[in-house]
Amino acid sequence: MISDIRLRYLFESARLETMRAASDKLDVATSSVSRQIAELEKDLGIALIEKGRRRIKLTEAGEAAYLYYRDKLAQEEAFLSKIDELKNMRTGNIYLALGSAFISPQFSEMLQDFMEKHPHINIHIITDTTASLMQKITDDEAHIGLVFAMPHDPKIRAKLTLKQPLKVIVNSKHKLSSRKTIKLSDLLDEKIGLPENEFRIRQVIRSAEQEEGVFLNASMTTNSLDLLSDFVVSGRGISILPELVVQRGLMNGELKAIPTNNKQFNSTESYLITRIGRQLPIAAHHLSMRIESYLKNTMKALGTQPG
Amino acid sequence: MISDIRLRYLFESARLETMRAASDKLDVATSSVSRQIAELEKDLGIALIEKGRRRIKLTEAGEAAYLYYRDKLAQEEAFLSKIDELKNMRTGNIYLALGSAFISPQFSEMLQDFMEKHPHINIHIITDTTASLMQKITDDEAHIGLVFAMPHDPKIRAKLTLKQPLKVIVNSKHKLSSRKTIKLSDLLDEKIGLPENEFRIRQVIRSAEQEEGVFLNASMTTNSLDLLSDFVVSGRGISILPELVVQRGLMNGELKAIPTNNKQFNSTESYLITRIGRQLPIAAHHLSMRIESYLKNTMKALGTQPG
DNA sequence: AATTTTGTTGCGTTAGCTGCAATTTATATT
DNA sequence: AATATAAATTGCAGCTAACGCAACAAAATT
Repeated sequence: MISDIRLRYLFESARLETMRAASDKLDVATSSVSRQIAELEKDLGIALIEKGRRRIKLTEAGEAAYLYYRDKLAQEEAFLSKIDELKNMRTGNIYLALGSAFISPQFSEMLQDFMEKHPHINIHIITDTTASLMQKITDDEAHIGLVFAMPHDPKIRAKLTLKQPLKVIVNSKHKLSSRKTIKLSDLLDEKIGLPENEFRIRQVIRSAEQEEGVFLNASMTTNSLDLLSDFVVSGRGISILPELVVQRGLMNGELKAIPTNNKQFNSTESYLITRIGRQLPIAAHHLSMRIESYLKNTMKALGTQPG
Repeated sequence: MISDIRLRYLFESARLETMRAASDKLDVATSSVSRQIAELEKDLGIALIEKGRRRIKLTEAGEAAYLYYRDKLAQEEAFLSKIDELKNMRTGNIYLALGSAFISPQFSEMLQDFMEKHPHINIHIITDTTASLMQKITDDEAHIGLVFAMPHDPKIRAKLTLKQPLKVIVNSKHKLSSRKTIKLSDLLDEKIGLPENEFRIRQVIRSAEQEEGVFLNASMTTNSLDLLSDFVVSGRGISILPELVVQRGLMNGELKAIPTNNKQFNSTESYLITRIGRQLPIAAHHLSMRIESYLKNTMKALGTQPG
């Protein structure tokens, strides 16, 4: 490893033409400059300056060392500016693991707003099943996760927990829309749309069915929650979902969310998660806080208490 | 200035995934590695690794530092290989200040041979007047100089001095060709070719003319010594030159060089010069020695004693 | 030849890096 | 959940490399 300081002393001496001027600029004794340059010549095994002269004159090897140091400086400057950008959150990457229940125009809008405020931050969004998303969090493949009804995991910490009961979603014009509460067995004759099996929502529903001994007949099964929402809005049937998924329909009055008396349905929660012990990059931390306040506000607007 | 060693410790720790492995490879205590990385983080003001974990995981800033160091290594390697090339004379530049009297096929051949033996050495040849060439030597614009009849200069050292008297050059068939010696006045009726005024040769001739009160009439004046040589070979006239210039014609018997009784003509010398106190690059030193032996051999072949 | 400027060398001092040992922290195992 | 294990951090004392000062030598300027 070639000594940085020795190169620097050579560089300044060559630039200012005398060791004295260099030592003055560098705030060290001239003797130190002289010695370090001599040492550098020993290190490299070749003369760098032509000795016994008043002004410093570099040999060809000296020129090479001079250029090498100049390039090193430029490289270091670039690196430091990169670090500075990272420190000031002007650049960086955020990996967000997102449960499909959270994808909505409102969420998207919030993200867009964040991205506009931090134009050089690159946000990567991965959607998958709850299990896969949790895996990505524990493997540090994502900084933050937003999942529905997550099973317990000692490696994962929930920064925010929101009560997110499954409710029966019906069209406002539907005959059940005025009901204050519904039993699972009330739905046996209804046309029902449900998510695919790999969805955590569907797994909770299945578990509830078995508990109550009531088995629902799905008229439609899809991996698109948007499609389910449309299905109910169109009046062709009903669904069982957390309110967040049909946020818009509830807000504008097209849909109603009716609670059930099922214990499992009522105990489901949403989680904003990170790996336990993980320090988030500043940018990711900021986004995480932004998501927190977004979720709290949304829950308030929907008339649900944060859990 | 960012500490090299700290970057290196970070680099190895990241590469080997634990500080322990890194400290093992680096042959230092783990504590040192830990401390240096912590210091680097302080220096940069940003976290580089995610702490409190079993295996090293770099933050984004850590990744940047990692890449920075990797590039630094490559840069250093390139520099060291350049130094190595210079040390072993596999590359480099030689600036040779050459008086026109020395330009000859033989000299050219010697240079070619040197260049073939050192294919990556770049030889720059500058020809000019003696005064200009001397200036280039004192200004370090040329490493070695080869000049004719140089005036004294305290900054210039002659590594080799060769007696190089000006002689009357005649065709072998010329009526003067059998003369053992010639006086200046013998030449008054001859057709004479001489170099231009800025040539040192011409200046010496002028000085001799004034000393003896004999003024020669030049039939041809040129800045090409080759042309002067041809002029004599063709039998159209004679010239006054050092033997070296007409080396070939003398060797193959076409020309004769006849000494004069003029003191100035007989006291001129050629010099292989460098700036006093200057250390030559190895390559230049080698070439200088090569030129020395070339000149000595040539002089011997021409039957002149080295001065 | 005298003076000024610059680079080199000797020597005691200082700051940064080091090793060792004890402690704390995170992961794997039971 | 408790224990064991592997890693990383922290305190402290020792060592090496760079340092400043001062005396000296060499080169350029006057």
